[in-house]
This record gives sequence, structure tokens and C-alpha cells, in this order.
Amino acid sequence: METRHAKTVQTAGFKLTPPRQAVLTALESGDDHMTPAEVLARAQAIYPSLGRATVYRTLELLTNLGIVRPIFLGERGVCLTLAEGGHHHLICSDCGAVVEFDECPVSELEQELAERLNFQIRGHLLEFYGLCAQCQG
Amino acid sequence: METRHAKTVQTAGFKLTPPRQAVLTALESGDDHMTPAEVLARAQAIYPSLGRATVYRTLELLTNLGIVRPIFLGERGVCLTLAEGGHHHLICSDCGAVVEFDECPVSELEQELAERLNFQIRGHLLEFYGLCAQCQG
DNA sequence: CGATAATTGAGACCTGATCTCACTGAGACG
DNA sequence: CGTCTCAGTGAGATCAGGTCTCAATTATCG
Ligand SMILES: [Mn+2]
Ligand SMILES: [Mn+2]
Ligand SMILES: [Zn+2]
Ligand SMILES: [Zn+2]
Repeated sequence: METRHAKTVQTAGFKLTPPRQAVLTALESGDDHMTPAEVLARAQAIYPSLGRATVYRTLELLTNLGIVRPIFLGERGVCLTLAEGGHHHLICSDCGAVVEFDECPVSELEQELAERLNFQIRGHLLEFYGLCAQCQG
Repeated sequence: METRHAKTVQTAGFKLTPPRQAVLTALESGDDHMTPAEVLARAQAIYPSLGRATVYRTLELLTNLGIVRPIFLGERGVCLTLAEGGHHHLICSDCGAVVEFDECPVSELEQELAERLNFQIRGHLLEFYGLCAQCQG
């Protein structure tokens, strides 16, 4: 019950077990683009007997609850992020370089879509892809 | 040399072979969110002896050339799209529903980032995620 | 405290993706 | 022409993440 999202798990009717707490802590304290393997490693550091299947099950649960969100970073494959907020990436299709940026022209649209389509929006991903300076040919 | 992107392959110094043409045609004529398996099936319909490995190799080549772009649609996994242009999705974290929308508040920012960071931008992906009307609890 | 149903870890299993390797065929060159 | 070279290819072996199964455990509630 100490991690930021523990209560969401409980009020949704799921048990707040040590394995789940370990996964939550791993996600909340770690880098924001962790692969499942990295989440597993981090969470096992907290709770050593943790099994791989449990991590995948927990990630699916947290995704369904809207706490976590899988995104796909070309080179790294699927990574996990906390759902809240935005991600803004510029990605080179050739070498895979990822640049993050801060500008976000999206919030008014978010508002409007949420109302029009009756969606409860938690976060977003804005990615531009193309060729970085080095890879332009 | 008949498909829309054939020339790009050639001018980059790669051979425009029948297997590659088949993959290009599959991509250009098919749905815009095809899994690798669907691309394989479609391309094999055009060129039956086509092997799986060749499809993956070609998709990687086309990705590096900036023609094609893998994106990750939660439920469906990785899908391939033509890189040019934008994708705008609203995705339910719980049931996986994907709604497409048309508004795009992104082009001015695209321009600015391209100049500032010296990127040649080909396309973008804007995804909102949250809970659809049915899945809000 | 039990009762009960959810949750778990180990390991078998599956499946998509990658690698290996012998082969092909389109040019380059004499 | 003949021959060399080398990018490209398909078949199939292999690999690696991810999923499933199942018996054991445990959070939660009355
Ligand atoms: Mn990010
Ligand atoms: Mn789309
Ligand atoms: Zn690059
Ligand atoms: Zn939904």
C-alpha cells in the first residue's frame, strides 16, 4: 500500500501481494522505458523468488487497470511506461536513435476527443520518425 | 519499378528483385496495419516461393530506408505501416479497442523539430490511451 | 481462527523471429 | 561468349520471449 498505484489495484478488487508490490516498485522507481526483462530483474532484486510468469501477469493486470502502458521503441522492442502523461520521441528509422522532446501540442485535442468519444484518457505517445542527421543519404 | 517505392530501393543501391517487389506490392496494396505474418501471406500470394526470412529481411531494409515503419498496436502486436503520413489512434488499455481519428495538431511542431534537430521527418504516430466508455469502472 | 478463491513459481511448451548455409542469377570483365 | 563475384534467396535449424499448466501458497473475509 506504499507505492503510488497500490490503491488502484486494491479498489479494483485485486489482492495487493508482495510480488505485485515488487513489480509496482520496480516500475515506479526505475527508468521510464524498461523492457519486461528489465522489470523482472529489478523486481527480483526486491523480491527474489518472483517468477517470470507473475511479472507478465502483473504487467497485463496493470495495463488493464490503466496504470502502465506498453510502447514499442523500435530497437529495444516493447517497453513499459507509466501510463500517466505523455511521451514525445523522435526516432531514426535507420540507426534507431531516440531523441526525446518536450513540446506537446496535444492537450486541447485530448480534451476534445475525450468528450466526443467518451474516453477517459490517461496518457499519450507522440512519435515522429524519419532519418537523423547522420543517416540522411 | 512499378510500385510506389521501388525507385527508392534502387537508388539506395539495392537490387529490385521479384521477392522485394512482392513485399512492396503487398504493403502498398494491403491494409495499413498488417502484421508480418499478413505481409508474408499477401506477398506469397503474389510470389509463391517467397520465404519467410526474405520477408523479414525486406521489411528491415524498407524500414532502414524509411519506407516502412513498425508500430505496436497492443492487441495485434507489431504491425507495419507505410512511413509517410500520420497515424492517429485512441486505444483502450483494457479491451484493446482502437479508434482512429483525423485531427492532427502536429505539423507545425514537426516543421520546427525537423529544423532544430536536423531530422528528415517522414511520418508520425499520435496515440492516446485510456479507457473506453465500456471499460470505465 | 478456518474457509475459499485468488495468486503464485517452476518448468514445459509454443510461436514468431533470426541464423546458417548451400544455391541462384544478375552483372562486370576479359 | 565464358567465368568471376557477390548480393540475394529459400529451407530448415535454432533461439528467445512469452504463455500455459498445475500443484502449492496465501490474502482476505466472516
Ligand atoms: Mn519517453
Ligand atoms: Mn492508423
Ligand atoms: Zn540515424
Ligand atoms: Zn475498452
